[in-house]
Formats: sequence, structure tokens, C-alpha cells
Amino acid sequence: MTPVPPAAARAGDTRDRLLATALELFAQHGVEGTSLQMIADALGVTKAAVYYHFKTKDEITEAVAEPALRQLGTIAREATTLRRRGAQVDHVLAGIVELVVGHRALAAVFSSDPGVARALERTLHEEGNVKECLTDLLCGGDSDPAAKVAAHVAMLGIALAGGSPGLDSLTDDELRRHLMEAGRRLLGRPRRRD
Amino acid sequence: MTPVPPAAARAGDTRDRLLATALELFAQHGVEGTSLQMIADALGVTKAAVYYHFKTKDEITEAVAEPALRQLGTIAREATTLRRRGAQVDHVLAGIVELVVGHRALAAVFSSDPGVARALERTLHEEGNVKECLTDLLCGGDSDPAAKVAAHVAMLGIALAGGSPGLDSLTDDELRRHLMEAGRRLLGRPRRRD
DNA sequence: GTCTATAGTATGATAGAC
DNA sequence: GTCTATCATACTATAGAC
Repeated sequence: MTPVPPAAARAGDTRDRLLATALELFAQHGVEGTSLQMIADALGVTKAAVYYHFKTKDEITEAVAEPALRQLGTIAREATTLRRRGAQVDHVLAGIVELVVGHRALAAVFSSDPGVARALERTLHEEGNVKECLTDLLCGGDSDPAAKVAAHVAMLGIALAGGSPGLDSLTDDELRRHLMEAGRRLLGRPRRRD
Repeated sequence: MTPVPPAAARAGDTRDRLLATALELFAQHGVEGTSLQMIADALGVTKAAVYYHFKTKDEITEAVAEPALRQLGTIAREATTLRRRGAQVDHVLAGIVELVVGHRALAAVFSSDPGVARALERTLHEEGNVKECLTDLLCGGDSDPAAKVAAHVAMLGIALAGGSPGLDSLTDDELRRHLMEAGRRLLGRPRRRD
């Protein structure tokens, strides 16, 4: 048996720091605009050290996005177990808003950067194309073009608005509340009481 | 007087072709993901030929975005001359939707890619920060957080949804109609009659 | 106005020492 | 687990011929 080292809590230390740093830089400069050199510098190590933890840059991109994607997958699965359509929409909406508020700037990068889409193609397919699934849930599986457009505007608008500098001054709680409200209005859900 | 050449219609030919090609590639791979080599190859010329027309890649980025930015500036100026707030919102909304429908994929790149934001900083400041101005118009200069969030979601959602693959099947006319409808609902404008 | 040729730098990635 | 040293490749950009 491998003897447990005294400071076992530090296991995977640099790997986690690496992911946190990459996340921050991706949010600032985009994925394509972030080089391994930048990540290494910000971390205080060399590029080679980065390569010890990840074989390729795409692998870093995937690892950074993975927790959010898994969370989206969970939201989608949970939503399908709900009976009423209104409850489904609310669940998906709340889930996306929560994710966006928790990450802010990052959501923008991963919803739009074309370079990211390519890097995440594999992961996205494994999860069964979460994005499409969520959009379907938001428009009720309806093929009505108006509902589909509204669902897309809601998903993308919420994701991007969260990282918009113009809304930096809002607290997490304000942002969460107003994003929900905007989403509900857009998707024709009745106004909630406070 | 300079004698008009027989095929005068071809003046500025390669420069225009270059911009059109760059626009297409930017939409496909993003700005950071598009190299000068790619532009040159697609055009059937060498990199040096590209450098004859533009000193830097940023200059190409600016030139590609310029018409759209000028159009947005015009929309903002026109809107401020309108008296009723509702009319202002409608004008801005219609202007943005028109631009998005006309370009589809490109709107997404220029509203989100962090690399683009940096390249366009100068141009954006010359135009007096059009984005902020338009958002202000959409929320009525109101500092109410809910209105500001709704305006951001509308602007970004409309811009991004236009380039979304999930809506590729819609005709320009359908897309225009439903984007307008979504924007109006989001901003609390009454439903229009057909 | 477009080309060839090339400079200079940064990139993603690898091998092997410590 | 981190390092130095290095690879091939791609990039932005320049100089000068045609």
C-alpha cells in the first residue's frame, strides 16, 4: 500500500492551479488567444511542466469546460424527469443562470469562440449534444420557428450577458434575478411573485 | 483628368475580394483562428499581396467590421432623433436584426471574440462606444438593473442567435420576424399585429 | 499592384536530465 | 514533477524584383 503522505490534501495541487489559471486566461483572451506560454508564465512554471499534466492544448480546454458541461448535462437529465412543461423550462433556465453567474466571463468564451467549438466537439458528442438538448427543452420540443428562435436568444443572450462588462457592477444575486426574469419573459412564462 | 479605364468597374477589385474572403473565414474560424496564410490561399495570392493592402491583421479586422459599425452608429444617431421611447426601441431593434440577418455567422464573431474586442478598441472609441449607446437606447437610459440586463440579453442574444447552426434552416425573412418578436417581448414592447 | 524570398518570433510539442 | 534544450511548424512582417 502506498503510504499516505502527511500533506495529502495537496495532492493534484498544480493540476488544479493550472486549470484555475487557464480558466482565468481563457476568459480574458479567449482560448485561441491564450498560449501555453501565457499559462506557464502565470503559473510560474515552464511550458514543459504544463505538458506533464496535459498532452495537448485541446485537453486543457476540455478539462476547463468539463465541470460546466457535466452540470449542463445533469440539468438536462433532471429536466426531462419533470412532468409539466413549465417546470422543465424553469429548471433549465435556473440551471443555466446559475452556471453563468458562477463563472461570468467564461460563459461567453465557451458559448461563442469558434476555436472552442472544435476543441470540444468530442466532449459535446459524448454528452449527447447538450446544447441542442437544452434548447429543445426550452422551446418544448416544439418545431415552431418562433419558439426555437426565442430559446436560442434566451440561451445565448443569458450566457453572453453574464460576462458583459456593462453588467459588472451588478451583484451575483441581482444578476441571477434579472437574468431569470429576462429568460422567463422571453419564453412566455408568467411573471413570478417575489 | 485621369482617363477612365475601359473596365473601370474593376477598381479596388482585389481589396474588396480580400475583405469578402476575410469576412467569410472570420465567420468560420474566428478572427484569431484565421491566419493571413489562410486568407491569401483562399484568395489565390501570396501573403505579401495581402500585406500590400493592409499593414497588419488588426487593420483587416477593422476594415471588415467597419461597415457594420458605421451602420450601428447611424442607427443610434437616427434613434436619438425619435421622440417616443417606444419608437426608439423599435428602431434600434429593427436595425440590429437587419444587420444580423444580413450577415448571420459574422455577427456572432464580432460580438463575442475577445481578440476582436482588442483589435476594434480604437474604432469603437472613435464611434463613441456604439455598443453602450445602443444598450442605453434599448433600456431607455434607465439605470434600472432589470432593464439593463434585458437590453444586454436582447442585444447579445439576437446577435448570437443569428449565427447559430440550429437556426440555419430558417429563411432570412422568418429569422428577421422572429428575432424582432423575441426582442420586443424581452423589452416589454406590445405585440405587433401582422 | 502583385510577386519571391526571407527575416524574426512564437507556437504547440518532445526528449531527457535532475 | 519540474526543469533545460530543442524540434518542426506557423505566424506576422519586411525588402526588393518585376
